Amino acid sequence: MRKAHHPATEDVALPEIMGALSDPLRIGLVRVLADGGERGWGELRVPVAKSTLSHHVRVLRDAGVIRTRQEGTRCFVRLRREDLELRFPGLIEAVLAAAHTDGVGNGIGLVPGA
Amino acid sequence: MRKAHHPATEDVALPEIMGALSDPLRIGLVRVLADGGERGWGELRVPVAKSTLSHHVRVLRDAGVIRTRQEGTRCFVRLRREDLELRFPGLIEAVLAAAHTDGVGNGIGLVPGA
DNA sequence: TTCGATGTTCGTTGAACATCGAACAAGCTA
DNA sequence: TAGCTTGTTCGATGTTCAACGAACATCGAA
Repeated sequence: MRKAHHPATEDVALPEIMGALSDPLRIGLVRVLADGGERGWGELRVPVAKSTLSHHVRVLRDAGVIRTRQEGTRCFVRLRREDLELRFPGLIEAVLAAAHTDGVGNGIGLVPGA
Repeated sequence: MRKAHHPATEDVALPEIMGALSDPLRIGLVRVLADGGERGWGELRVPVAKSTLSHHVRVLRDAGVIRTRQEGTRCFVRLRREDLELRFPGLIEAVLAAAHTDGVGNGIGLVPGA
């Protein structure tokens, strides 16, 4: 578990953000984190192998969409909402609204007892 | 020049839109069309081969971002702004604003005498 | 009808991506 | 220390994507 790299707010780039949000699974993850709360990696319920989830989390992190935090062996995830709002006003809100009305990422959620 | 397929407004999907707008060249094209006007294919000045431009135009069209119209051998392009606004309110505006402040797609423009 | 202009399509190539299982690293816990 | 838990990384596979030049199709003009 090497220390993860998070781009600075000013280094977040639009094409990368758009690319990161072009996958239904990743959109679903962002929706799960939309309330601003921090979630445990293990809480995330996703219909793919854990290595695949790790990959998607990394894509979102590298693009600057989410932030991950290590605590012991556990990993916590949260949406970089303020940063994104500063950088690209209205964008994340519009995407979340669109995803909601369209049901994109509905298959993604939290484990039952979370 | 087979007749091009344009998705109906209700069939436009968020991930496809996001994917279509994840490429700087395509973002640049959208910016060129942002004033709502119709532009001739040949007016577009893009630093790629025409076959590559054709590819990008097709990606945008298939995603529902732009509409193309045939007139003789010429092709005219315009942004489907109203449709997008109906489908995903605020999204295209936010992307255009972000692209503008970031200078994404600045290399794309119109031929000098257009 | 022949020629030129305008895009589209084809075939190819190298890069990027999504996915999986296996192996690994790091930190708790017994 | 030994073992368990939690994610990450690796290696492999198949798919998609951006890019190019060449060939093609279509229409207007000569």
